[in-house]
Amino acid sequence: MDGVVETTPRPRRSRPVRVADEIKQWVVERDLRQGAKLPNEAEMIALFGVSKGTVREAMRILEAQGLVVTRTGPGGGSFVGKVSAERARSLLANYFYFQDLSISDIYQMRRALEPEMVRSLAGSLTGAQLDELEALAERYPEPAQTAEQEKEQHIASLAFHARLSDFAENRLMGFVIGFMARILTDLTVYRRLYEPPNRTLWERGRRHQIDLVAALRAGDGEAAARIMASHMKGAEEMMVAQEVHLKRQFIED
Amino acid sequence: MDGVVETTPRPRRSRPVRVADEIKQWVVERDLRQGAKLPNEAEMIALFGVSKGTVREAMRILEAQGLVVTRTGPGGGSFVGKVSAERARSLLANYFYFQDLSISDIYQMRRALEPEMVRSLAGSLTGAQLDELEALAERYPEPAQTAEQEKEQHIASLAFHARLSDFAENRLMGFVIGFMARILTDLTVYRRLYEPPNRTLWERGRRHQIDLVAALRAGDGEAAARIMASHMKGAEEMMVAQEVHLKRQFIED
DNA sequence: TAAGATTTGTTCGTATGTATC
DNA sequence: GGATACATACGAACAAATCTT
Repeated sequence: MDGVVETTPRPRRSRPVRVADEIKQWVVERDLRQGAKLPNEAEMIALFGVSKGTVREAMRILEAQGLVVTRTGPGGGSFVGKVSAERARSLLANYFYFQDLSISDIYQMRRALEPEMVRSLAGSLTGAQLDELEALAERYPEPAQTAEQEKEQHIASLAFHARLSDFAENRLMGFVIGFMARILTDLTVYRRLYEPPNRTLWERGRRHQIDLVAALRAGDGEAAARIMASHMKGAEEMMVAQEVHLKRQFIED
Repeated sequence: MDGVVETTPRPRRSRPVRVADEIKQWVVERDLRQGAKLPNEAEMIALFGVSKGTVREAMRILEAQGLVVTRTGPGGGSFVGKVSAERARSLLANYFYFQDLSISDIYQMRRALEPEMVRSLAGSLTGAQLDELEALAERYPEPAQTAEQEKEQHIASLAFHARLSDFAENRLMGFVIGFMARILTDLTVYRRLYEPPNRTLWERGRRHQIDLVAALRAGDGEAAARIMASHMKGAEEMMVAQEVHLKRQFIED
């Protein structure tokens, strides 16, 4: 004990990581927006006093996070890039790869959020958006004959929810709901594949989606929320009945 | 229009990115878990037929996503790393940096989720967890005298919610709620800093947290949900009254 | 079409840092 | 302290992509 203030015993960040942070800071300080040009490699080397390899590793870090994009050739270089919803979903999926989510975890969230989303959405969708949703809801007019068809219908149904989430004005809510639809699309596995499809459950789910679009078209938020709540309940029952479970899997960029 | 199917206009993935994907796949195929050792640099070079620099850039990409960690020295090398909640939050915050979330967006989510979370939590918390929450709720027994104090109290209150979210069994719900608490902690900016603190609102918020812990201790989920719903309503009112808004800002790793 | 300019992409050799034995 | 086994960093050279003329 000699009174010297300890330097932080942080797990030593490598030089590329430090350079990446400096670049990030450089961008934020200047309030650069999407498309703004960053210094080129040679300038970065001079700016941060590191080698070309280190600069490149730093750029790859930022690129992996979606924060910059890079092009070759004259007029090329690195630019501030908008992080896409797609990339954000992938990065988040990497986290939940280690978390063992259950079907009921996801449905607890869906029950809480999706009715709320459609309540807000009622009356604010354009005719084209409503038509698109209607088209999605009206695919597969007949109940599935095979397990393969049933899986296709399930995925189509999730596409309806994903598209709906794209339209949400609340981007946080839209993102979370879209994320769940994607997880369910990519990661659901059926245990009882040869179980005969349940015609009643199928018909009710389809009815719900069509009624939902009608309620949205009419601008009736309360009705839309009610229908969605009922739909979520039915969907969860179907998942439980089919003993669906989730599979651990990295999602590709 | 000549009927030729366009090749995907993908922005050409660089070799390091491709190698990073191959490594990811290599890991998934072998179902490696946290701590498993990856081939060292020399082996990677042979395995993927690329140079050291390319391998290093690929490893940086994976490191930036939290998927691997690297140590130097004998017995060192790269290892499968568990993505931390902290890192996942940072990566997600990068996405929302470009999305212009509003206070009401966040509170629409909090109102939908936090009562549901505490409903599930009732009766399943340990004594130690409840004591910790109680301690957090009972800080700042007196109303703030200055704007600075008020900000501190606000942050302390958010810490209560963040801690609660750590305890949620539903990791998706816990993550989203913790993410919002963090956004509010890091990014809130007060417009009317010198507004005299509202003693009634402060007292009510404090009361809510204490009552909430009591309800959780009693295992009364419905009461907990009711209190949390009321608390969220009050918190939103306070934010609106103070004309709080969010600030665009990258969150550091 | 072709040539030239510009900028990133990739490789290799070498040297240094760091942790373990 | 010395040997060993790793990652880390640098610099120079060359390759590839893309834009301009």
